[in-house]
Amino acid sequence: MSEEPLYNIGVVTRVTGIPITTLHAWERRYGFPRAARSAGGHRLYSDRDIARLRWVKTRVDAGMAVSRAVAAAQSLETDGIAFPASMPEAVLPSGQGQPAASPLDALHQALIQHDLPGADRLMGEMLAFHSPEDLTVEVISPALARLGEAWEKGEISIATEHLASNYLRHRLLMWMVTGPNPNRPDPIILACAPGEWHEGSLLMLGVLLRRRGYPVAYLGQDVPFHSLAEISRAIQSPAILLVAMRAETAAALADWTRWIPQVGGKPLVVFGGRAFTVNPALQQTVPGHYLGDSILQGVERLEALLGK
Amino acid sequence: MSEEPLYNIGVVTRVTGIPITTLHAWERRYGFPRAARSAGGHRLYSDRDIARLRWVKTRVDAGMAVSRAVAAAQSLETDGIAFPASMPEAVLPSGQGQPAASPLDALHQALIQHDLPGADRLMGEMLAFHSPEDLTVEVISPALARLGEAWEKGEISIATEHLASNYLRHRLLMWMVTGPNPNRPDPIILACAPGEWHEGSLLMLGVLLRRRGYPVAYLGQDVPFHSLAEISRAIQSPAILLVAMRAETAAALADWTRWIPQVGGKPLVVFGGRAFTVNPALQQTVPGHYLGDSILQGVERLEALLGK
DNA sequence: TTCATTCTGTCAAGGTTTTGTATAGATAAT
DNA sequence: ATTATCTATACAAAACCTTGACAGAATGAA
Repeated sequence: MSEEPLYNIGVVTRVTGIPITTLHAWERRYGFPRAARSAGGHRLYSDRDIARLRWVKTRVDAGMAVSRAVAAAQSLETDGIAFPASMPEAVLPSGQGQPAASPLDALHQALIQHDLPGADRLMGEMLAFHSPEDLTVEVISPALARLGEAWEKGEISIATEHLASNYLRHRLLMWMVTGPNPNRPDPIILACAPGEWHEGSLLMLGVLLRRRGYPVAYLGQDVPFHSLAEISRAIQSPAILLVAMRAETAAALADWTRWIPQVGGKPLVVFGGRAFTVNPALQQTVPGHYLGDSILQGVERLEALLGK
Repeated sequence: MSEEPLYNIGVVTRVTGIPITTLHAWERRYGFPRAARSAGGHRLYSDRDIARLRWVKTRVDAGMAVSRAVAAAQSLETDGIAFPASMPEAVLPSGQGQPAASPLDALHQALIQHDLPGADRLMGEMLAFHSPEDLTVEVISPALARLGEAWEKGEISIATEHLASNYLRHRLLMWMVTGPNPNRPDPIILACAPGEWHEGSLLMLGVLLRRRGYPVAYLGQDVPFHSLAEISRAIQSPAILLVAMRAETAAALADWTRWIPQVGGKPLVVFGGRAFTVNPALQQTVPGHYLGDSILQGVERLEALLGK
């Protein structure tokens, strides 16, 4: 992690997502980060500056005031606590020049060949450059989908599919359990529809929510409504998230209003899952908010609904 | 636990669930917590303030008057008693919850009251003194059993059981994935019998084996024999471990010799599970080695068999 | 029981602080 | 020459502050 002044402000904007004008304002108002200057007076940021900015931005996104986040960052640094290094991956021309298979292909190959240590190694390499949430969306999700397809086509056996998808699910579970400290007091309840045994998407939603600071109460497969209702009374949940992969379980979902008590629109009940993507007409049959056709979209819609 | 004034009131609201207006009122009426101020007069709370607020909120949620809870908090602090970072509500005489006699009781109480943060704290405390393998045998296993009993007696709903057993399973999965580096080349295959969906014991066996340095290929629930056979051909496994919880799935196990090829007694096929403990006569119906009536016994027998 | 009192969460009004973004004119980099 | 970046100022939205008030719940006395 170097202090070497390398990046002009445009790069930093693209890498961190913080607008140029905001970077100007932060340096003017808080002296943070104190970027070096070129001979002509242009700002030059170091790798460490980018790490600092990322750290502050995650705090600010979580609701902390900028001035306080900056103060916290500086007090941490004077205590000698370094920031977690993360690669400015957008800067690297990664992927280009290498006609080699994508990491996703490599992972798929390792898994269907039952090479779990190889898969471990690949995951380790990817984690060095990408966050668990990125990997969830970009790697785990497509890998699970591809495994399902390979099984349907008869290319792999069901045990191979079990081994591989268990492997991927274990990663997801770890990320869901070991996320950053939750930002909010009450957990979002995640459950599969009654009769639904496919929990992959639910796990991914759990990981993404947990990584964004929401605590989650993970109920998993096949949760009957009557006991879901009981839990939702017992814990003050802001939202209940239900998924269904098949048409039958999606149909079962339509019934939730008979079980789960609603007081002034709370708790929020949202639903999603492949059943609704494949057959959009089903979306109208279930009360509540539809999460959209992708995991990422689902998390964003839920966050928007909760924000109100 | 720092007194550094870091958090604006919005963060505190999200983290504690206490509305802004209520925070205003508490400070106005009780001088609690006495938040620091920014240059412009905005409140700034510290980590310790948040701990104080959480402590008070749990009392208030349990029915104590705010004024009394605040007074109690302040008298505690003037007595020099530091604040617990999180609230040991399982220990409180709230509702029917009884004082916990053992860590196992405490964990059980926390889980059936849906207090996942409390369960986390308990697990953390236990991990400070015991290894994951000890906890697996001494705590997780009985906790899972007790949850099952509580559900059968109707003391807890199925969703509570789901939430709690998922919580315990997630711990097991983490320990199974993050063990020390395996010191043998080929993994032991772990699978539930065809039709068997209860994987708790299998997970515990996986943890114990992994902790003893055996690599593990975890197939999980409901693995049909034909594909199990295919995997066992694909990877050079020293042993295949099968479990069945119910009599029907145990009966299905008897069939494995028709599918899994044996060359000179290899791979070793072993079996276990509650079905065989409840009805020992079933042990004779399945070829191969019976693992015994407990998890620990199972691991030891398997290790003895492999040692030869 | 009934009634008065206290406790407590929430709201409204009107003002201040904090922060992101826009603009203009000038200079640097390529 | 064109694009990128600089400083400085301005402005508006969001977040927050204080004061005062009010309604429902809890409490206690009659």
